[in-house]
Amino acid sequence: MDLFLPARQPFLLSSVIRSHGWCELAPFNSQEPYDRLEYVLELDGGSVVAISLQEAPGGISVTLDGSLTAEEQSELADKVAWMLGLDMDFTWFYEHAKDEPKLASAARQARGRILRSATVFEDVVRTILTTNTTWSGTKRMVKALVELYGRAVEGNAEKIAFPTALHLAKADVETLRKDGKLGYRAPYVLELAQRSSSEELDLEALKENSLPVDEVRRRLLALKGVGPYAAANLLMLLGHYGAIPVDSWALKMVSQEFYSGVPVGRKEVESSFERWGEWQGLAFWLWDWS
DNA sequence: GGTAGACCTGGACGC
DNA sequence: GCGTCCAGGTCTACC
Repeated sequence: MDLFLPARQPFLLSSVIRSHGWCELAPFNSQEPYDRLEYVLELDGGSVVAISLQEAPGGISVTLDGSLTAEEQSELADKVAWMLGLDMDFTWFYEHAKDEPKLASAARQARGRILRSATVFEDVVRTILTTNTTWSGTKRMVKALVELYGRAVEGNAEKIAFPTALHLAKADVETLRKDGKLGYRAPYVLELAQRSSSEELDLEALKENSLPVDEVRRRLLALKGVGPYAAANLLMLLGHYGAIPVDSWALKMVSQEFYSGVPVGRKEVESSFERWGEWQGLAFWLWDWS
């Protein structure tokens, strides 16, 4: 079956897919020229569906095998709209970016939307797995989690969804540590899953844009395994572009770009993009470092 | 509030 | 092939 979802213009699916490395992490899949995005997700009712997203005039077409109930279609539409930020508005940013040569491509290529997972829980886990490791390590850990704890599409064992908090909460820390290769991150991910699957922690509430950004940051920093870098990264994913995810790469790039190679710290990174105010994280993200 | 050391793994490097 | 060192953020204990 097919669904059509409208997108606020300008919109380019390939720009969302290329926005960061999530498209390389299971269960996402996309190849050059990044005009199609595949993903597997588990719906609230337990159905696991493999979807394929392609750009269509004015929006996105969602294709999947089989059929869904009206309720499932509605949930799927909401989740895809969230993942791609279909309703996001970048008018202010594009208007100001057009005068900055290092950001000139932003409006032209409709850049700004950052690819999200279907749930905040999934994005928090992924982000924790990007910390203190290499990108190849992150890919390995995410793949292991999906294969160990994710549920597959009925009749297609190769299409596996990212494990829900409920499934992951049943894991044991030693299996996560050894088989999942999560190392010291294992207890962080397990605690997150256990709290998320109970009434104790409602990560999905962070999608509400009525929450003050400082409150969102405070809640993120309260999670074990989430420090300043991970919180800033998650704030960007949640649509709050006022924080810069300062990691070793950011320090290096800002040092070369603005300080002639002199080593810099967090303050220098932030002051370099201060003039972009609540969009400074996005200005940093889209900056043409070449 | 700031800092040092531990956490864990893979990759680079030297032998 | 083996051992050593280092990079990558966050947590905890300590000052």
